[in-house]
Amino acid sequence: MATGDPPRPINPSAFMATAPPPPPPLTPCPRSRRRCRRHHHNRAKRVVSGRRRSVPAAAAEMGRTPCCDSKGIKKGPWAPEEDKLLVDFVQANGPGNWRMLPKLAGLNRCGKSCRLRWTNYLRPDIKRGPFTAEEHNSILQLHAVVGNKWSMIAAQLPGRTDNEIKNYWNTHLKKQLRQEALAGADAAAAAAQLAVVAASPCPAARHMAQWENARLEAEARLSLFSSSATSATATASSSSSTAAAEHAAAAPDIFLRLWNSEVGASFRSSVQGVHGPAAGVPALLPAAGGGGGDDSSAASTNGSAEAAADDYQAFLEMAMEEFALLHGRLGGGAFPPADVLAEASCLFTPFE
DNA sequence: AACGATCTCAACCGCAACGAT
DNA sequence: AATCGTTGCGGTTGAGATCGT
Repeated sequence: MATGDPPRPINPSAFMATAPPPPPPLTPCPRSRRRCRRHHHNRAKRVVSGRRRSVPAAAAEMGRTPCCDSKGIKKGPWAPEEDKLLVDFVQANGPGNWRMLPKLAGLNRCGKSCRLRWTNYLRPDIKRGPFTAEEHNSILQLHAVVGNKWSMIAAQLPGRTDNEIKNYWNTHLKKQLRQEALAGADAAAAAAQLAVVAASPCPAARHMAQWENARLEAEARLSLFSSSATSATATASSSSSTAAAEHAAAAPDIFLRLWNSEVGASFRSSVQGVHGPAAGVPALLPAAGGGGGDDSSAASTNGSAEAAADDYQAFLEMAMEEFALLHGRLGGGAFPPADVLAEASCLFTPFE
């Protein structure tokens, strides 16, 4: 897990702070047939004995007690009856106090599991169905800026959960980007090498491989921006949606325009001063190759990091305006504030 | 039809941040 | 300041569905 996470910008409880939610989407979802087969109305097919059958040995070795350690606490897929109990309780009392909720609601689950179930599935404002081209592009852009901050990205996509976006990224976008990266022979060779390193028993080596993978993704991402506009335009046009086409086509341009702007250039130079040159890839974020595996200069970069924070803030402000215009709504916290960069020493020094 | 490979995504885990005491 | 309990986040897992042969 990444250390030095920014202060949590999202409070899921805010969704429900005052009014009880409307009934949850317990009806068959509008997804494809395949996805609907997985929906809870068919869940009876699934084994309810729990996904994790193995004892959490690592936790035991570390002397920590897993949150669901108690015997008799149910794990695994949720039954419709459990969903109903949880929904009824949250509707009546609002979310929160997850620790006590299972007992109060009569659920044989741990609070953590209840919170997750509510946040990712039962919450009334969950938007289901495939990701739209607009969402697709938004995820690409936001990931390019904030990295694997799924909750931050989710905050900009109403109705989408961080888990869903994370899954979408890992199953669709990551693969797409990787294919782009592997298009070149050099990238393929690098990936093969990384695969070996990634399997290394040495944690440091694996860590380095992860960073390098992120860098490759960033490279692919930048090249994808230039191509996705064309494909997105074609897709949108085929559905006779000119506005959507323009929107989809404009999105990457906005990012690239920002990136290539004076503010972006200033930011890049500052960050590169902190990171050192990153093999032709702008080292904007940790997930985009921050640190590049070399933290040799990290100890003396406090001043540079502050300068980078200022430029970063300017870049973000400009980006925020552009995104607000793009999405037709103002406000929101799409990006980490500059003071988050105060924690960026850990981003710039991933191997400390 | 049968079987293995691959894909999808709900759910789990450990950890860190945060607030209360 | 230190400790403890709770909550939220990101990474990972694995059951079930689908695809390919």
